[in-house]
Amino acid sequence: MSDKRALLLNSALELFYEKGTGTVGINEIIAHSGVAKKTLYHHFSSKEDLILAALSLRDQRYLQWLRERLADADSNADLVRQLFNALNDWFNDRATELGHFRGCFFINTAGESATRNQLISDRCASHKVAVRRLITDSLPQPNDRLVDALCLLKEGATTSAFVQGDKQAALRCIDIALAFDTPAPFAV
Amino acid sequence: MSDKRALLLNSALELFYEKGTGTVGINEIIAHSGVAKKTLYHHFSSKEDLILAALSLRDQRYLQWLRERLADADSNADLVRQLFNALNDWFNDRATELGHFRGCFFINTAGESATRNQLISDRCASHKVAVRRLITDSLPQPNDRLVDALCLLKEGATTSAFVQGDKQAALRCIDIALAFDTPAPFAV
DNA sequence: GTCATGGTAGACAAATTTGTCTACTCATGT
DNA sequence: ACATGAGTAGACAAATTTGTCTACCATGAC
Repeated sequence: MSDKRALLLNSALELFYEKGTGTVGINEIIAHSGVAKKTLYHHFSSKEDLILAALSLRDQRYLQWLRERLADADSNADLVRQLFNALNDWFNDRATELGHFRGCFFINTAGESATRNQLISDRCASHKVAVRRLITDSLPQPNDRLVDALCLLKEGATTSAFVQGDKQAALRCIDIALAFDTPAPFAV
Repeated sequence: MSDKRALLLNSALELFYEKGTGTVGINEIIAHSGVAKKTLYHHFSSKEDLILAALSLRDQRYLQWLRERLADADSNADLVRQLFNALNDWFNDRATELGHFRGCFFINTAGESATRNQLISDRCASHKVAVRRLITDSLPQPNDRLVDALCLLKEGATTSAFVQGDKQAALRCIDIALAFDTPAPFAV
């Protein structure tokens, strides 16, 4: 097994997430990992290939982190609280597995390359599908409309926490999601 | 008055929004506007200056568009529907003022340059503040918690519509926001 | 022993980036 | 009449980008 590949991939993900895939060059990645350029091109066929691998690694890590945080919810309301408490920890740098918070890597990367690179934007989209599936499977009582609401609020909170620096966004989502889970008695 | 400046700024915004500020080069902008490079540097001191001007132009256009769409709401529920119907039109390319939908220019730009350039990320953040203020001022019955919810849902819908191509996201927000506006009768 | 594999260091090619500069044109206000 | 400012075309500088290539080294499989 080549540990250089893992080293490169870790450096790439770290730098890409911190500064954006467009800003970080191949030379910066090899300098950061202390590896020769030839070695990088031995393991990855191009920068695009490396970006795709970094997206996959992030996808895997993020899902694993969230899966642990959503385990064993007793009720839907419980899951709502677990979800947004987890996000709250992430936004406030209390989720070491995910690194220093700089928004959602997939949203950021999609924004950088959407029109240009279909492979990359597809991988960003499928990460979101995987997260949605995880939330769906974690709900004790199936409720697709609630899943819709949770996904929308999650994206909104992540974006607000990043762009506006609104680090409390996740906590405010809890009431909104719970209100939706409890239908109003009368039509408005 | 120099119309070349306006020409350049329009081209820049169009290209930056379509492909991202990092991807689009100075040469592409002057080719697109049919203007000499010297002219660009006569009106803008650097590419960063041009990006900031493009952000301001987009901010102004977006606010004007949204202001018209939120005018004269009879009730808070009415405003909720107006807001998300407007977003729905945008996502589905029925808001010609805003160009072909490619997500939120400010989110995309913040993701590209956040760590690197404080001026740019500040301007992205202040756009969001301005939109929030517009929503606040458009609510017939003041309700800060509702404004919070609307802003979170708006960011979530915009992001989902872009990254996942979920063009119906705005419509699903209506029920969620209305449920929040109508408090549940019992605690959950 | 030999040969494939994975690795290093770094020169190099080719393209592209931002920004400057020269030399020239055209209009306009005083 | 003439200076000034806005404009053009495009050469140029300097840096940076991705990706290739040569030459060499070490290790383990057969």
